[in-house]
Amino acid sequence: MRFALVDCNNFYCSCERVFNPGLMGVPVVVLSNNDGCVIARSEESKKLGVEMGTPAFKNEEMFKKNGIQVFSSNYALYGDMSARVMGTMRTMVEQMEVYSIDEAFLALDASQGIAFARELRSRVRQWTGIPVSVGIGPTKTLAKLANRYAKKNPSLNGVFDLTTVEPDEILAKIECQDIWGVGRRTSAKLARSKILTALDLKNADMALIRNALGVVGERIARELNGISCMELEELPASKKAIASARSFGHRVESLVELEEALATYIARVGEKLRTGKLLASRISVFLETNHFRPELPQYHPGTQATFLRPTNQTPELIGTGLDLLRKIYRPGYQYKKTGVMVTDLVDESSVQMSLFGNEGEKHRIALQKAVDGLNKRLGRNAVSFGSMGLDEAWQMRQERKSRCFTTRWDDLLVVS
DNA sequence: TCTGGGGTCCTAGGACCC
DNA sequence: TCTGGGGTCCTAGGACCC
Repeated sequence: MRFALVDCNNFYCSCERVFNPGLMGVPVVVLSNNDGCVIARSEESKKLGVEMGTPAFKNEEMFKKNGIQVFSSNYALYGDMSARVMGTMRTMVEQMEVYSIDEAFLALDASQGIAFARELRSRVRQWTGIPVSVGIGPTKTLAKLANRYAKKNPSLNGVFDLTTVEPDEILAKIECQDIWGVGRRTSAKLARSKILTALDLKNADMALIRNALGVVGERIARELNGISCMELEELPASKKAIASARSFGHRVESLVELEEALATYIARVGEKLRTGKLLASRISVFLETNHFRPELPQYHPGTQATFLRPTNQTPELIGTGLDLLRKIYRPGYQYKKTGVMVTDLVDESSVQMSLFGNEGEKHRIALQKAVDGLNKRLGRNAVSFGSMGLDEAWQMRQERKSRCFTTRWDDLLVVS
């Protein structure tokens, strides 16, 4: 079996272009939440030297000077476009693993090579408007590398099959940093052993790699040798944790504001739990000051609590979460971020007996259902809990967001 | 003034048990 | 004067991914 890795090109920028063709050929960037960092760049923006992950405020001048079109991230749009891309690919393959919002691994049979990849690419483009690249290899790691190679070499037209060439030549050109699963730390470690390229790692002594990098590193090295160690995972694994955290748009010092923000994030986590039919056994809460301002007093506490009975009811989650917040809150700091994570998740069905054992509980669940229903129909937080507050001065910045072209009736494109 | 968010896996080390 | 060893479970933190 061989793997293909299909990756949407500059995905968020491409999504913005689908409904705004004026952006074609124009440099585009998309910013992270809070309009913080650059997280997607069109080819034109890359050429102009906009670096990935750099803060927006440091780029403002370059944006202006070059007429770069800047967007806040619009996850409703990207999520929906992702579903369209994945749905299109499903029409062409039997087995597929959706790996991230803009990537999927496909299982290919012997007959599916370059020609198949080209057809897939053009179908996705035609049906969704999103350009993709396809890399084919005998392992997931090599498919990833093939994909990267396709992107780096425009003459390949976005498609490359590593199984049809002598791979060592290509591997010799790829730095360890650029291998899937090898980050900054690991590549620095490898460099100390004079392992600099993917070819070096492929040919390295396995025992040495195992020793230095553990099983993760060994797996990568074996995959480079064409030995598949990572299977295609068609079913998404059940979630082990759900989190919600956000930086503030303005500085926050008061407990009241932190409470409102945290309650809002906890309500989101509650919704996600109920959507996934999961219950949380533990909840943890954390606070952070701005670590980019080391001259200010720093404080980043966290704490957690266990529920006697796993729950997904927002009032209970908020009650416990806010208690935790009050425990760790100290006045006198400028807070930058707070967040919540629920862990030790269990399936709703596994504890349903006790849930419905009690009349009051039944009513609370019915109320929660009604609230969820209203919010789904009328928009998020149409009905909310008092602790979430109303003025939301702590809200993140999102000043350059495009419309939700595909998920809100009011935002539909009008053709005149 | 302004620096993202959500998630997984692995490992080391402590607590505890017999 | 002498103070085990082996195993499991849990947690915090590191590293990485997109």
